[in-house]
Amino acid sequence: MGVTKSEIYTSEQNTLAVQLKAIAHPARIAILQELIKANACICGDLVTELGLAQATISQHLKELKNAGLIQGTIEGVSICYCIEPRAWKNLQKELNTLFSSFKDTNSCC
Amino acid sequence: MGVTKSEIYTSEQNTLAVQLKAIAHPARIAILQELIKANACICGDLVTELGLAQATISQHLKELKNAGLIQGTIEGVSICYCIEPRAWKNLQKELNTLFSSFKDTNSCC
DNA sequence: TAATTGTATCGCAATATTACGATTGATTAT
DNA sequence: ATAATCAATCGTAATATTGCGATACAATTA
Repeated sequence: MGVTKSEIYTSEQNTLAVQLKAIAHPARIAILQELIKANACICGDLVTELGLAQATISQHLKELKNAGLIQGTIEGVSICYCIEPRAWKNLQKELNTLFSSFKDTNSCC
Repeated sequence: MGVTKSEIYTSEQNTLAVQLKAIAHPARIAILQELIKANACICGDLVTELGLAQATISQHLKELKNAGLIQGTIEGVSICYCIEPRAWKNLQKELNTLFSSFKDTNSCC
C-alpha cells in the first residue's frame, strides 16, 4: 500500500499526472521559467541563479528530462538545456482541453 | 533536509506549484473530470465510479478542497462537490501565461 | 599525462504522499 | 430514541520526494 494504482486510470490520465507532477515543484517551475526567459540554451548558470546545491539542481533537471519537457545537449564541457517544444506544446494542449472542458453554467453549489 | 525550500521562490511560483501538485495525481484528475462531466454537483458516486476506497477518495477530495479547486456543500445526508469556478479559471490563466511565454524561436538544441 | 571544469550519480536523512481498514461524526428515516 | 447512511478522520504501512555532501565521470586545457 501507499503506491498509486495506475492500472485503474486511463493512460491519458496517467501521463498527464506524470507531466504535471514534473512541473509541480517551485524549483522546477523556476528552472522552466529561466529556460524560457533566456530564450536560449542555458548551461550551468541555474545553480547560481537558484539557491540550491548542484546535486539538487541536477536531480530536478533529470526529472524534467524524464518527463520529456526539456532536453540537454552536450556543449563542450557543459551541458545545454532548453524546452522540448513538442512535449511543451502537447502538455499545453492537454491542459487547455481539461480546463476549458469546464463550463461555468453549473453554479449549483 | 528533505523539505522544499519555499522561502527561496516567489509566492507566485509557490502557489502555482501547490495547485499543480493538487491536480498532479491520476485519481484527482479523474475526480475533476467526473465533476466536470456531470455538469452538476456530485455526491458520493465517486467511490463507486473510481476503484478506490472511501477513505482514499475522501482524502483526495480534501486535497482538492485545500487547494481551493473544488467546493463541497452539505446536501442532506451526503455532500455535494463541484468545481470552484474562480480558482479553476485563475489556474487556467496562470498556466496559460506560463505555457505561452515560451516562443519556439530558440531552436538551438 | 595531469589538472581543471562542469555535470551526474550515490548514499543518506528528513519529510511527504498514497492507500486503506476502522472508527467517529452528522444527518435523515423509522 | 434507534437505526441507517454517507462522509471525515485516525492510525498505520509502504513508498516517494526533497535536499545535499561526497564522489565519480566526461571533456577540455595546460
